[in-house]
Amino acid sequence: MTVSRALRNPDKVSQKTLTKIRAVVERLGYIPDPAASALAAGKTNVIGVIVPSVTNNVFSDVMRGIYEEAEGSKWQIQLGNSRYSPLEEENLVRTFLSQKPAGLILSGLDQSEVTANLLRSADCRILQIMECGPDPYDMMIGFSHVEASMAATRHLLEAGYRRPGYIAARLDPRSQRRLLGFQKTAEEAGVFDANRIVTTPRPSTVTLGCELVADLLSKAPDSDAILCNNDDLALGALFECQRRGLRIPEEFGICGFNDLEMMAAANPSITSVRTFRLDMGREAMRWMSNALTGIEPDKPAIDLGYQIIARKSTARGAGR
Amino acid sequence: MTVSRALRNPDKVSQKTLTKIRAVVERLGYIPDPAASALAAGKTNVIGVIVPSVTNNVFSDVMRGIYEEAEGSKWQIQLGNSRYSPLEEENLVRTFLSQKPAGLILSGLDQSEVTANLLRSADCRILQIMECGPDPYDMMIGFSHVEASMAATRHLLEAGYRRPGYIAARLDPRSQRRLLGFQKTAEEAGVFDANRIVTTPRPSTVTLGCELVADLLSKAPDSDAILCNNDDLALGALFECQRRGLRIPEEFGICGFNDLEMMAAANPSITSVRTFRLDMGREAMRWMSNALTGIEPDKPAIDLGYQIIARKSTARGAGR
DNA sequence: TTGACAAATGTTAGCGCTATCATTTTGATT
DNA sequence: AATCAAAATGATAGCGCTAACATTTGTCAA
Repeated sequence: MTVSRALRNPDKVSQKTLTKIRAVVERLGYIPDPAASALAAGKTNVIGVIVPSVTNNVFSDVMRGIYEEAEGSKWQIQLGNSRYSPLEEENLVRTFLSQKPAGLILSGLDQSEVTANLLRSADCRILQIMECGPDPYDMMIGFSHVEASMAATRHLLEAGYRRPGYIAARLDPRSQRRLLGFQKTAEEAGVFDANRIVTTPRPSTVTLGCELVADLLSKAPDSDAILCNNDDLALGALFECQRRGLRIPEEFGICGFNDLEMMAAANPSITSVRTFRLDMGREAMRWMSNALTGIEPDKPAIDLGYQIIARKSTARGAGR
Repeated sequence: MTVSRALRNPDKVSQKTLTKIRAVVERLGYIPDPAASALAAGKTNVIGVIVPSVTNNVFSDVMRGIYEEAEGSKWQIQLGNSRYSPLEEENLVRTFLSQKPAGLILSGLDQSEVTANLLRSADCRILQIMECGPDPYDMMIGFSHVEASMAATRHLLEAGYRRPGYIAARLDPRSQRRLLGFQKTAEEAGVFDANRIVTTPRPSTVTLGCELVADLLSKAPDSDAILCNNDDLALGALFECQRRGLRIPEEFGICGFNDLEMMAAANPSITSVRTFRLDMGREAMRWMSNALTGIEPDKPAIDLGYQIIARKSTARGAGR
């Protein structure tokens, strides 16, 4: 028992015994059995993380933030991939909860009714990431996708583009909200045209960006800009426009979403909406870890915001 | 006891009892406690996966393959990120082994001596991925990085380039072997020049590709091609060359490594060495799962090979 | 020196499963 | 109906740890 204490609450054990125990632990190479610990204590140090994709850049940045912050702490990350399916998410939540996790981090606001009930009655902390919205189960950290895409659309309008289109691949709930933001702002400015919305259920790639912009230009050849649902598409759009000899930004403006590192390197550099993915992961993990140590946040939700990074691809007229 | 059997070995229980048990399980929403199971059985259904990076496209593709194949099976994936550090890898192996995993999947051939000993005496299956080499601990699946980069270098030479350079970011062991392959082939052809090797310890980005090619062109302005250690760098190189008005492929050839999807979409499209990352992940998981079910592979290692995908960025002279 | 209290350490039971072996049931065969 | 092996089910103990409480040791003031 004293050994158990020495390993988990060193301050409850005298310095003398502590040294002795540590020496023996070292000599024997003793490592506690987490299964036995979980069984006896009725809880684990596992923090479950459920994301819709492990490939998507966006989530891999968030994951990296989470892992970075978890590194060296006692918390073990358990990753689950819901592949954008609410049903798979439900199963994952069920599996994860059976492991008596200390906490659960999951994406977005759009859980199935069953999942929502599981979460509400769950005996662990819940943290929603990626989005901000009303009624968190527990804690929430993200930003407003609608507002971000509204700002991006305004940016295109302010740059002088008058016939903007929108391209998007696989429409998860967040993508839909971004599309909504575009539509709203375009309508308010009286420049909305449904023909300039091109979407597909296929997953997003650079090649798909080429195809979608080609589609757009055949359906609405007079389009003079696009807001892309993400940066892969934006890069594809750039390549396709270049192949067609469209001058960017003079004849055609391009704006991406997320501001991946490559947007600054592109030629011309591509305007994008910066989102704070790494920070979101780090902050999520830090927050969770605090909550589990008894340090409650003063508010249940954090909005990390966004930032329009204007670059050459929308610098119409201007020299830069 | 019969319930335990019904859930793990349904064929050892009569049809009648099985139906009865399943009905009750369903009604109660019973889910077995994995911790108790692990403690009693002395083993788990966890397969530990240790990769050097969770962000890098290469590993995220492999991870996706692994997850896809694990989906729906009884195997639980536990991911660890060694961040390219042999020491962190050692700690992760230790932590993972304390969980009594069914198997361990890890990257490459270059473990520390301590790690190697841990693995050799480990009571679980071991699978090395990403590379092929001698003396697997247990099983191995990957390809030869040296041969792949030799083939890429030959491709550049056959396309008529005579002063090829090499750029690389963070030199993990696999990158080093690729550099070695380049050097060897270039030397054999009598075109090797150490001034045309530009490397940096910084992690790879598209922007870094721009910088490295700029470096190369200032150190050895007469270079007429580069082999890039990966596709991020290749894309950056393309952008930088375009900014400098270098005509690709006529004046300068570019070859990447991995053949990320965007290489085909680029303008001009970029030659790259295709590697089978998704298949590697899938095959790894399938192989591991077979081995754990008693189906032994007939050979301890699989070489998945590579493929030179020749595109416009090295099509000197030719129309395409 | 004594008592009072806190700090440190120890005792006991049990977390929810599964390995092992014992027992009962089933079904085929004489 | 009796016999026997195989199939199915059951009883028991214990995996390695921790919660809860009990006991011992140490510290300080009166």
